[in-house]
Amino acid sequence: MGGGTTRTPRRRPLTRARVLRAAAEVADRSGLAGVTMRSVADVLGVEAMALYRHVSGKNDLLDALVEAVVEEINEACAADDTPADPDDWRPALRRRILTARAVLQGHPWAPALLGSHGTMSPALLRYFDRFGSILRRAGFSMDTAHHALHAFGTRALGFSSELFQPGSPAIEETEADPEAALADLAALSAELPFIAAMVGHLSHEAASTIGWCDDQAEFEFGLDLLLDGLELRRSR
Amino acid sequence: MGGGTTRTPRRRPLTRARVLRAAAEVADRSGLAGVTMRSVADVLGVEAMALYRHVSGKNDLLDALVEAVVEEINEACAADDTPADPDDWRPALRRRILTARAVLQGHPWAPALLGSHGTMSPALLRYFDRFGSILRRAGFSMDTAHHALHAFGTRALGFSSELFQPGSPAIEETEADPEAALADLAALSAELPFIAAMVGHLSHEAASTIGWCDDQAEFEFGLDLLLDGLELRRSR
DNA sequence: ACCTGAACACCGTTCAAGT
DNA sequence: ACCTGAACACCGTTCAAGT
Repeated sequence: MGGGTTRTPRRRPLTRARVLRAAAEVADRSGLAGVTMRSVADVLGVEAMALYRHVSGKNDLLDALVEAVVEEINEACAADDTPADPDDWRPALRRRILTARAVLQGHPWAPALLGSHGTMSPALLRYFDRFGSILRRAGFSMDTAHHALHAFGTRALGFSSELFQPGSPAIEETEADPEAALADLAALSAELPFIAAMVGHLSHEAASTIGWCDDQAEFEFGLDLLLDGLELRRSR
Repeated sequence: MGGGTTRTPRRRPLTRARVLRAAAEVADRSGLAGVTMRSVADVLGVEAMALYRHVSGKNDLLDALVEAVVEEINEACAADDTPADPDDWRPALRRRILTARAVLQGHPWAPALLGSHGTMSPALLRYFDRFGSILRRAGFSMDTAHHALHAFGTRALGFSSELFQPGSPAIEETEADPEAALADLAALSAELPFIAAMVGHLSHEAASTIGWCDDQAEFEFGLDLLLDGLELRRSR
């Protein structure tokens, strides 16, 4: 029973990589708001100030965190990058975007972080370079390829910032009381005729699906809208 | 010189509206991060705790702030809402979105706030109801109209979350030293051929414009891409 | 009724001190 | 060299106390 290793594994030296992994762990468990210098240090069995040796501050930590996620996307997309036939730009781009989406689904906090800390970083530049190259090889003009990158926005990385959620508390809250819900719907149809009709239309078919809307299907619909528009401009 | 009004105008009673106006004022001046219970109270010549009588907490304050902005958008869009000819859905939608964009340009902090506090509120429901109604009147199916709302995402409200900024520090930082910039561009074209070509292409025409990219033009390009895609689905 | 003071449990970050 | 303790200037929020 000599001085064996203690329960807290402080022996391994602290590294930037370990700090980032700890931060990702906290984010996965407690959300982005839970990521705190002190909470990250806790995971590592260390005091908050020890982190400052490997990270210049919280901003740097979060920047590095989003960079790591984008790197993960780049690796996932590296496999099938260049379409054999340049004319296959559409399925190539589509697959790339849906691969990025799949990676982000493993890190629910990443989209918000990309929004606030998404400056143009090396990993992001690499991602958009591959993205634009596919378009150029397919014969798109430089201008159109450039515009396309802007047009996709965050959708190029597999997520879309939506505000529109038909299954919102404002609509669902009275679900427990069917009569009140009907009265609400009546009041709704006076002031919000389209929303009311849509909710009525949805509830007829929603029995089969889990929620009101299928996020993946909605995402792909928007994606195809953009791809169609792009197709029209290919030879302009 | 009797007890006239003091310099600090505390006499007017505190109201929810005054609290919200003060918060917007702080946001306009110091950005979203500057909006603090204490800073808002300061503007009103009052202690932070006095706000809790009119606002249930900071979350409530921010929710109310975005609600006010969306109301402003709704008012701005109320003028020319229903197209005379239902077939004019495209210009009607386009105008609506660009009007929303113009309103948001007066509140630079609003997009970020819509992202974090954009739950489906009464004002937002009203906005999307008008939006969807235009589509329905034009003959779009309920499904397509519903999908369209998702597809536009925040773009329906006049802004797009972009990550792609060609004029980023990574590219521009060596601008002061032309030789180093050229060396960087050479290194860039090895690893980032598309980005390098695009930057070269941009700098030839950028002399006429202010920055690298014209935000408004890029926004409208993406908007028209989506409208084109929607047009294709009109009669499906 | 309306506002304030003092306090609590948090933040990020600094700096001198420990080992 | 690497980590810690104590401290600073902030947060949002509570609660009893003032007027």
